[in-house]
Amino acid sequence: MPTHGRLVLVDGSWLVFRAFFALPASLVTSGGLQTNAVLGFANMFRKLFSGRHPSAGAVIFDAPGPTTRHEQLPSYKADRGPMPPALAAQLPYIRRLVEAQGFPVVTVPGVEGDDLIGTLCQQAVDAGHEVWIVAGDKDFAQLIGPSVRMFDPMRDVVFDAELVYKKWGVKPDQIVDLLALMGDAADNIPGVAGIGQKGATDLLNAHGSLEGIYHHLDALPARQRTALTTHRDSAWLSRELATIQCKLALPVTVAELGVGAPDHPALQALYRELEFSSLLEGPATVSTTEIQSGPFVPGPGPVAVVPVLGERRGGRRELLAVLACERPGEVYRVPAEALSWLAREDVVKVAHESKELRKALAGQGIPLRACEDTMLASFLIEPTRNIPHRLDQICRDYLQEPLAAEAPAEQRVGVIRRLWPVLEARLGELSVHYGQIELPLAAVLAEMELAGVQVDREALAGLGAAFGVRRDRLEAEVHALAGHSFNLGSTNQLGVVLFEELKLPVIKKTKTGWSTDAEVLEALVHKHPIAQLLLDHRMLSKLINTYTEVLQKAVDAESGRIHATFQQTVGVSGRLISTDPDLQRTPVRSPEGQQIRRAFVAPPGSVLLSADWSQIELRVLAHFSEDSLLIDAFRRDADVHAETAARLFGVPLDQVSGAQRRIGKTINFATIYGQGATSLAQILGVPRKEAQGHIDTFFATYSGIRRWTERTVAEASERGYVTTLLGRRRWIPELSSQSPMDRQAGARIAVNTPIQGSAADLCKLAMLKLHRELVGTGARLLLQIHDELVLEVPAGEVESVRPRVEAAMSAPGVLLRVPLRVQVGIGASWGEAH
DNA sequence: ACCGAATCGTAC
DNA sequence: GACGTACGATTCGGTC
Repeated sequence: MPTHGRLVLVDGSWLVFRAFFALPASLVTSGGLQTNAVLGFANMFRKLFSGRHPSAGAVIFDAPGPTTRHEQLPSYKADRGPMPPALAAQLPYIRRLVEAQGFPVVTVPGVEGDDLIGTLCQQAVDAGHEVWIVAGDKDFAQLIGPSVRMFDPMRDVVFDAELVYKKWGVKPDQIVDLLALMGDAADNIPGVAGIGQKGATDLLNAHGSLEGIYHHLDALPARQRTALTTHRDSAWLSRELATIQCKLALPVTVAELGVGAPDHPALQALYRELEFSSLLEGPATVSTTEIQSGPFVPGPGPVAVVPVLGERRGGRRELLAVLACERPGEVYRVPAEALSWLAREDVVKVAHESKELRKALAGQGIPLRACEDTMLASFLIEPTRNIPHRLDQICRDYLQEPLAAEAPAEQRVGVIRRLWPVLEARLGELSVHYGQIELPLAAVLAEMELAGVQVDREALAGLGAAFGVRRDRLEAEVHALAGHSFNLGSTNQLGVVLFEELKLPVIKKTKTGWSTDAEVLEALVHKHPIAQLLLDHRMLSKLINTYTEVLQKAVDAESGRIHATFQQTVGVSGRLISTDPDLQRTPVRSPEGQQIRRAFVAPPGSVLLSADWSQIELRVLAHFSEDSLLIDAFRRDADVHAETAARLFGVPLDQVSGAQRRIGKTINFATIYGQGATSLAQILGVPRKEAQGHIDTFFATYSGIRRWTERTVAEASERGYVTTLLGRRRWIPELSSQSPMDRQAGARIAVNTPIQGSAADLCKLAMLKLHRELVGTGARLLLQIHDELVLEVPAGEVESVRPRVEAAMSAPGVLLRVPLRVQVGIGASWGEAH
C-alpha cells in the first residue's frame, strides 16, 4: 500500500474486533494470556505498511462509555454488548504495539471513533493533504472524496468515489441517505422497515436524496410510499445517526499526528513476550533486500517473481515493485524502474498466475519472456483439484506446508521458488501441452483482458430504465392478482401466494418446498393469468439485475471499457471462464437479450467481427467415434440435426418437420451430455418410454457413437482418467465409487470431457494461431465464448483480417476426420455481428 | 457483518 | 435424482 506523503487514519477499534473474532481463541501464551486480537492486529499492521510507514497518521480507538448518539437513540449499538474480557485484556498490548510502530494513538472520551476520524480527515483535507482511512465499515464511504480514500485491509480493496458507486450503487455523499433508508443492523440504525439495500439504491438514484424522495412520495409505488410515510421519523433519525461528525472541536489536531520510525527492539520485545514466533526476526525469517537492478544468474532453477501491485487503472493494476527469489530464503525487492531483466530470454522466471504479472508489466512496456507458471502447471496436473489453483492450496498439496491465503509477497515468492521443481517433475508428458498451449495462451489472454471491450453505457442505462418500467408494472399487476404485495424475488413468499392462497396445483417440489421455476410457471400459464406475468417479471429482473446494472458498473473509468478476466484454471474440462463480469453468459436468445448484445460496440473507425464454429462439439464427437454416418454428414456439410430426425422418425430428409428436427437436435446434444431417458422426456415433453425409444434408435443408428461411448467409459474406469485431443487429462475418481449413482455421473463425465475439452483445445489452438497472424494488423482479439471469437478490427482492415480468422479457426493445426466450418459476422455491435 | 446453502436463470 | 461445463443475483437461515 503506497502510504507515503499521506495521512493514514486507522479505525483501531474495528481492526481489533475483526482480529478478535477472525482468529481462534486458542491462541494463548504459555502464561495463559489470549493473544488472538494482538496477533491479528500485528499481522494486519505489518501487511498495511510492510516496514514503510507514512509520514503522518494515527490509530483511532473508541473511548469506553456513552456518546451523544446514545442519547439520540438508546438502542444505538445496543446489541454489541460489553467488550469480551478476553479482548479487553489484550488492549494494553495493542496500545504498546501501535506505539512501538511509531503511530500516535487517539482516543477522546465521549467521542466516537468514527467522528474522530471524520473530523481529523476534514482537517487534513482542509490543509491540502491526501487521506487514507483504513477501515471496513461502509459508514466511512460518506467521507470519500477527491483526496480521501478508504482502504479495507480485510478485503484488500481501496475505495474511491467510483468504487463506492460500484459497490453500493450511490455516490459517497448519498451514503448517509442510503443508511437512513436501509438501516444498518450492525449499529442498530433502524432505517425504513420494508426498504432494503436494493430499494434504497433505486430510490436514491431516482430522486437523489432523502429530501428528494420525500418530495416525490406520490410518484412511488404504494408499497414504498406506505413504508416511507409510516417510518418517516425513523428515516431522519437514522440519517442523523449515520452521519459522521466532521467539525468537532478536539483536543488533538492533524499537525500533531506525525509518525515516527518503528522501534524494532520494543517490537521484538513485545513479540517475545506474547510468543509471536512468526513475527520474531531470526534465522527462520526471510529478510528482504532492496536492490536497484536484477543481477540474476539462475543456478539450479528459475527466479521466482511476485509483483507488488498498486491500484487498478484501465483494466490493470499499477506495478510498484517485484519481489524476486533465486534461492529459497533470499528475497530481493526490485523497484519498478529496474525490471528490464524480466524481458530477457536467458533468465528463466517462474510466477504464480503469470498473466497478472504480464498485465502489470505492460504498463511499463516490458514484455515478460521465459516465465513458467505454477498455477498453470497445477491445473494441468490435476484440473479438478484445488480449483482455482491458488498458491496456498498447491503449497499445502505439493510442499505439505500451510500457507496463509493472503500470505505476504516475500513468503509467496519463496514458496513459488520451491514449488516449481516439484510441479515441473509432476507435469511429465503434460509439459508439451503446458509449454505449447497454456503458457503461451496466458500471454494472449493478458492482451485480451487489457484490451477490454467497449460498451455503450447510455444504451445500457436506457435499456435498464425501459426494462425497469415494464418490470414495475408487472410487479403491480402480480400484487393486484395476489390481493396484497409481497417480494417477488422470494420464492418462499411466491410459493405461499401460488399454492396456498391461489390454490394452484403443485407441479414440482424442491429440496425445501414448492418449486416455482420457469418450467412450473409455464405449466401454470393456462391455469391462472399470474403465471405469465411472473415469467415476464423474472426475465426482466434477470436482465436488469444481472446484465444492465452489472455491466454498467463494470465499465472501467480510465478506459471506458469492460475488462473481464479469463480464468484459465477453473473450467475442469479446459474451457476458459470469463469473470468480473461473466461475458460468456451475455444473453442472446430472447429479443431483449439481443438488445443487450447491441450495447457492446466497436469504437469509431472499427467494427466488431464475430466468428463461431458450427457444431464444433458434434464434429469432435464424429472425429473421436469415427462413426461413418456422422462423419459422412459433416463431410457433405449436411444438416446433422435434420438427418438424425429423419433416421429417428424414418422419414425422408426433405420431409422432416420443424418439430422433428428440434427433437433430432435435442437428442444429438443429449449424447454429448450423457443424458438419460427421464430428463430427455422432460425436455421434449413426451412420455419417458418414447424418449427411451429415441435413445435406443439413436445408438442403433449411430453405432460408432455407441461403441466409442462404451470404450471411453471402460478405458476411463481402467486408467482412472480421460484425455482430450491435445492430451489434457482429467481424473475421474467417481468411476471407482461404491455408489452406482456416482459411477453413472462418472460415466457422463468420461464421455463429455473429451468432447467439451477437445473443443476447448481447438479453440485455444486457433486463438494462438490467430494471435500470431494478427501481428502487424490493427485487429485484436477481445472475447472468447467457447466456440466464438470476437475481434475488434479497423474498418479498413476487415478484408484482410477476415480470411485470417477463417483460416485459423478452420485449420487450427490439428487435422480432424471432419472439416471445421466457421461463420463470420461483422457489425458495429456484437449484436449486429452475430 | 459474514457465510453458505438453496433457488433461479443465463450461456455454450 | 436422473444433463456436461460454468457465473452470479437474490433470499434466507445460521453463526461470530
